[in-house]
Amino acid sequence: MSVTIRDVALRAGVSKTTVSRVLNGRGELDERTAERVRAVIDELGYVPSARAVAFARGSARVIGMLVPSLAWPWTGEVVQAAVEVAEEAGYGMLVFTATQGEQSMRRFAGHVSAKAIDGLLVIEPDGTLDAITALHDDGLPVVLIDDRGSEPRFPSVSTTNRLGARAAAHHLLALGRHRPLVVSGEPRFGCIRERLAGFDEGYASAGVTLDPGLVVEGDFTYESGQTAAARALEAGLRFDSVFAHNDVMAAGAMAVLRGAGLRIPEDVAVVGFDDLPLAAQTDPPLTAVHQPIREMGQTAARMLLAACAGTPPPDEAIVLPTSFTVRTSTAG
Amino acid sequence: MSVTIRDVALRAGVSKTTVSRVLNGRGELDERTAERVRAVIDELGYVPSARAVAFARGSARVIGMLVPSLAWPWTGEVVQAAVEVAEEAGYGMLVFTATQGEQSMRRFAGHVSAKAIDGLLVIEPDGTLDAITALHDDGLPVVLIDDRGSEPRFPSVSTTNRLGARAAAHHLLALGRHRPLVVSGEPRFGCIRERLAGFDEGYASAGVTLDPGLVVEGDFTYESGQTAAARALEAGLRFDSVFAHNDVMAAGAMAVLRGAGLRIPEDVAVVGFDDLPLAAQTDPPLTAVHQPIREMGQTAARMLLAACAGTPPPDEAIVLPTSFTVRTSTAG
DNA sequence: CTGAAAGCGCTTACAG
DNA sequence: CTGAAAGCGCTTACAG
Repeated sequence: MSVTIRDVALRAGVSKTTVSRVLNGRGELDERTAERVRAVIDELGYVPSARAVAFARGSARVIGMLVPSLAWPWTGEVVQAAVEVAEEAGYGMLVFTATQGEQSMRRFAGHVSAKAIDGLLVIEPDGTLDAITALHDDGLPVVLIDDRGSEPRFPSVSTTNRLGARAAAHHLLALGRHRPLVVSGEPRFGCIRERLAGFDEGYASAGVTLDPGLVVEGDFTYESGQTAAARALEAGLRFDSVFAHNDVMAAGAMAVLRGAGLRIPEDVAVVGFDDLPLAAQTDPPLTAVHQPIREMGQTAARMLLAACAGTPPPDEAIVLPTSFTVRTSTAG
Repeated sequence: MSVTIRDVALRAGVSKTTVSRVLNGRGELDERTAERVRAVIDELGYVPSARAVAFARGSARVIGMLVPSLAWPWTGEVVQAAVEVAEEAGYGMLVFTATQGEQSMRRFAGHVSAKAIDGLLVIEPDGTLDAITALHDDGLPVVLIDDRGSEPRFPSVSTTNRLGARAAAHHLLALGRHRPLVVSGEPRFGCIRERLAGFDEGYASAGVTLDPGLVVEGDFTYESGQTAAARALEAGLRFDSVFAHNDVMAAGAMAVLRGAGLRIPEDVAVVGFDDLPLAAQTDPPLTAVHQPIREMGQTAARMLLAACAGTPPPDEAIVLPTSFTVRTSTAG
């Protein structure tokens, strides 16, 4: 069998308590004793059993993260940033995906209520909120990412969706574009409702009322951006610009518009949302509202770790500022 | 405190052993007893402590996955696929990133040798191979993804990089393109050496020897694809096609070529590698060698879970076939 | 079909 | 500064 704390204690001629103290740097101990114990630990190649430690300590030093999918461009960024913070703090990160509906949620809830994790990060809790709420009420620290307001009882980290969309409106207004085609996401997401409202407000502040017929709902995919643009063209809608609720849909829309012989930005100016790396890689490069995605992941992870350590998380939602990146798709 | 197996046993008037049997469906037991126990479990809202179970059982039902970064397009796909398989089997997935060099590896090795996980999936073990080997020798089941041959002692899942590159060569040959610019990845990766070799072989089989001056090393980023194309143009190299070792570099190269007034595919035909969703979204859409990325993640996860369950993994590397997707970047 | 008891490998008051 | 002992909450031979 593998070497345990008992073997180390025996060989070093001390008690398991002392070995444990050396391991955890707790309590005063004779430096020479500690030295001797360390030597034995090295000699034996002893590594404490994570499972035993977790059990005895009542905490696994593992946090969980529930994500809709890891294969979406922006979730990858958020998770990566959060994992880095967790690892930095000596925590592991257990990922759960909610792609498989009911059943994956059941399994997830099992893991979690079984105390396999010390805290939970959640991206877009759409459809999982009941489960999350139950866990939270049960004492599990939870931090939501990108879902401000929809559930004010949870600590959360989001971004200024509303102001970001307003900035997009001002930018297009400054270019004299009064008929933007809005390619939105699904309105069940709080961030989408914010973006719709902010965009309207931006135009309203200049006395321009938007044509409600120019709002098309997408689903964040490239294809839905294509479809939205294609339908708008077919329907003969008049629009001089596009505001898409993410970069990917903006790219899809641009491909269709260009394919239809329209010039970007001369005929149609296009603005995206997120400002992922791909925004710089479209043709033409995409003007976009910039979300501080990595910062959101890092901040959420830090809040959660603090909560695990006993620091109650802030009462109001943390809202990180968006910025605005101008590229050729509006500024040709 | 939260309810334990003891509470359930007491309330149901049975022993903890019996409750445990009901929980795990082990051993014969009177159906009425089991029913009664289940009722108490429901009544009390009992959920077994994952930490205690892991400790007693000697396994956490958690596998680990070491990835270079979660923010790269193709790693997201692989991890997502592997997580789905793990969850399906009731396992959790602990992710480790190797982005922070030495230190993250130390932390990683700590977690792992501490038996926090039952098995390990590794993507591109570049630079981490020593640590992995030690763990493997220590008895930890390990499956490598996408690193055939570099370390034949490990079970692995990869793809036909060599044949895929050869197919690219044949395709370009059939188009009469004899001077391809090759934008490779870093040759320390086994898959890259395979792609280089396969591409040469494809041309050699038609009696065409490639100009070694037409191979440029990239690093998988869009920017390196741009740089490669820009340098080739500046240097006045003659080339009638591009074979990039991933889609992202192909996209970068195409942007530069188009910017220089070259027509794709008329002046330069372009082939990528991976065939990620983005391949269909470039301008023009990209012809690419298709890697079965999801299948790779699923297969690796299944092999690992089988190994955790005691089934020794296959001795030879599992190599999944690539296919070839023709789009406008070569077939205009 | 069921239970008493040992054991998994640590941590942590408590005592000295 | 150090140790004996209890305890964390399960699982699993072993016995009946």
